[in-house]
Amino acid sequence: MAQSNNVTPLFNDLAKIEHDHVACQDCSLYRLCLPLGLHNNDLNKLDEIITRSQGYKRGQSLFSEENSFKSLYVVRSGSFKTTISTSNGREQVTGFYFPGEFIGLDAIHHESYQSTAKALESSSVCELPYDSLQDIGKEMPQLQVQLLTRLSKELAGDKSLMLLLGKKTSKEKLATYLLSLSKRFHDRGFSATDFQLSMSRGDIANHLGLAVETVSRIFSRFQEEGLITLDGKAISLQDMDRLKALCG
Amino acid sequence: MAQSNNVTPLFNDLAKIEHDHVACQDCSLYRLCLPLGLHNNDLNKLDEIITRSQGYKRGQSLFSEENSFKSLYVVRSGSFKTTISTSNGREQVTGFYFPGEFIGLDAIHHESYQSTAKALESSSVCELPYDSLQDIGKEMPQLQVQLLTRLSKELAGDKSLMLLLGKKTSKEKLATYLLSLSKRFHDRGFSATDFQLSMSRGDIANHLGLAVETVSRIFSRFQEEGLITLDGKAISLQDMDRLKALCG
DNA sequence: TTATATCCATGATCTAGATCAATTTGTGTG
DNA sequence: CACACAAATTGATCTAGATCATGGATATAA
Repeated sequence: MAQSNNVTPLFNDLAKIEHDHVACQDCSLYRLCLPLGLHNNDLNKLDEIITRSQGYKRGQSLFSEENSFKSLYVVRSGSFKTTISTSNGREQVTGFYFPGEFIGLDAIHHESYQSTAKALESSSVCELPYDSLQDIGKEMPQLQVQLLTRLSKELAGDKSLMLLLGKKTSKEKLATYLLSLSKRFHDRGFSATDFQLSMSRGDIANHLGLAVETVSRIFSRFQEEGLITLDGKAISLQDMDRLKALCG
Repeated sequence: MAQSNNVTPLFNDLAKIEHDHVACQDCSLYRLCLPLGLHNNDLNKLDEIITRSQGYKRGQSLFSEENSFKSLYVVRSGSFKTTISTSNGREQVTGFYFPGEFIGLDAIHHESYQSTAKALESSSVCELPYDSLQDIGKEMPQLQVQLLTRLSKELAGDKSLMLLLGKKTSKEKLATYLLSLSKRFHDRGFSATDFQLSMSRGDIANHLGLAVETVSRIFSRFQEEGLITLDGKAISLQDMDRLKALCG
């Protein structure tokens, strides 16, 4: 795959490769995305209800907490973060989302978005109006199964994150996080060891329940120990085995 | 509702009220459970695939991490906890489950259970073999929608728990936890202020990312401040408003 | 009933990571 | 390109909550 040669890939490269209105069957994300297992007619029907968005700039919101729920979104290019807040304004980054991943699944039940989703870089999404999705889902059990499976995957990820937040030390948190990113980049055809951190140190810290300063210090420590090299947002994992051992 | 008069309800009281093989349409959990919105034939089909378990004793496992995934479970009476572990044996309580709530939703994607589920008291469940559920789901879109909605609800709950674990102080954690229990008891027709904690202090502490000692101390502090009264496992919320204000 | 184990409460001490403070580096904008 | 502002690093200090230690209360079993 061409992208593998690119040492510092950004997910929005994908946006340039794809044309704006590429159909699901021609999309490079096909095998990571919802349509997996759908064929011909079904795929066409799905295509019809999807709106492919114009781009979102860094910091722009896809939706905000309390907005009424209308659509699920799949990241097409770039990346997003979701956050929720306490009543007195403290914020928690609940997730980062990369191409092929769903945003808004936790809104289905409450019928309003439970979080705010913001682009971390220039990004685009596919919008799936939930009503339409249900309509066509009635005659496409496979689509429902896919949705269910996606939800289940996110749920499992969140449980792991609970373990991380509740029981891991700061070093273990960082190591776990880096390896999780690594896996997701690899799944998308990019290098598992060399990639760009599209989120700020602050976002990482917040997501892992740490202070920014702690993240900075541990990144420095990891570099001293030869585990990673870091140049601004570009990171390179130098010793995956020792990183794995550090996850706890 | 009769239960409301009982000042110290235990969810396994429900088990005594219900007969062992009560059908979904006659089950007191109906409106909290999966069948909501299903009728007649559909309900009967669902009934047919459900296995109603014999009881589980305190500490007994429903399934363990890594077991291959076969069924979803709905708590019929009593309560359960789920836990996941780091490779070096540290454990995190990822959730508590009360009557009408689903256990095992995070296993669908991985096709193996991602956690261990243990009974906290004498309990029983309805077992829903996932394959059968998918079979009948093909002709019952409403069933799929229900499942999806359930998953979404748990997802939203887990996101809130991330906020709790990542950003709240120990007092805020406890207050939030007590009010969450209160709501769930209330939804089940029990008192919102007086109930039994079926889980140990250790389980609570673990779930909230605290030490047992901290939980003990804060319970004592809350009593001194007239927020709650506590007698062993029996708790009474004396000042819901101040508790709410304490959630952060 | 007593034995034995587990759970719970409370005090004393310690520490991982937060907070505060000062620099440096990076970045968008006129 | 230089200004202004946000992000990141590094060091010094502080503190919320963990850990350690002890004694009392509860539960389970023979």
